[in-house]
Amino acid sequence: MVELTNPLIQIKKGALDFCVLAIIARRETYGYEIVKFLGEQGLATSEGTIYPLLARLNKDGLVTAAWRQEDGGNPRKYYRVTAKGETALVMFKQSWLDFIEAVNCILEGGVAHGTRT
Amino acid sequence: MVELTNPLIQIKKGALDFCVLAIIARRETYGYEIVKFLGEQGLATSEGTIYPLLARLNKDGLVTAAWRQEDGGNPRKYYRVTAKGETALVMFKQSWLDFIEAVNCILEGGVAHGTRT
DNA sequence: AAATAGTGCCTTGCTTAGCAAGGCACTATT
DNA sequence: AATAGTGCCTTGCTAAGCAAGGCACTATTT
Repeated sequence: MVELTNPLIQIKKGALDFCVLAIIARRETYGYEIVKFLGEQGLATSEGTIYPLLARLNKDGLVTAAWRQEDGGNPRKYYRVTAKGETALVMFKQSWLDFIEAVNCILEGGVAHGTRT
Repeated sequence: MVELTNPLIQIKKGALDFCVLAIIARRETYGYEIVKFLGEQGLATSEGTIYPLLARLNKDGLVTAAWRQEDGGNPRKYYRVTAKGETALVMFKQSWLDFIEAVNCILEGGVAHGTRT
């Protein structure tokens, strides 16, 4: 009888999703750079994770993509957050805060549960 | 060339694992109660998630299980954390802190990445 | 006594996402 | 010319959360 339509599922299985969204929100960027940046930040991941993830964000309308070639480098697919993406990011952030609060409560709360009636 | 043998994967896909471990660490408990407790804490989940999870923890030697019947109630399978489980929990906690720090850094850090050489 | 709701365990089948591995095309370096 | 790097992508595997449902027992209600 529990409603499971909350965004918790997305958080548990898709924490990376909104991390990537947040990275794109800061400034336009592209997949290869995101992979490297996440690695530097201690969130090592692989291209096999990021590219499908970006395709998902794009399909859901949270980001837009545009090919562009700068200088003499390889052409890159630059991603930019949409208004819908910004909204989603805000909600994601709140869900994230709720989530870590719940987890921290479970971790740190020394009081046993259900001992009092 | 990135080493992906870190515990990050476990965290991303198994945040619940160590939540459950932490709950059991506080005091002996059983599956049905854990499900209800997680729901109260805002981490709604289902029995289809918890029972396989408990079986995994047990198989990995992080918890032990013992059937016991109290009063006139149904027999329950009580779980208790092992020494190995306690150790794993400590490491899990540290990984968790690292993880949320990395995520929060990405979320809150207003400084664009890679702009400086 | 019979029916219902609750407790408490479990499994099957589906879906999703992260990953390793690898491929393709181009550019920069040696 | 050969190697390393950039930058995109896909296929196939595996693991985990979930919905749904089943089974057995107990407590409550009528």
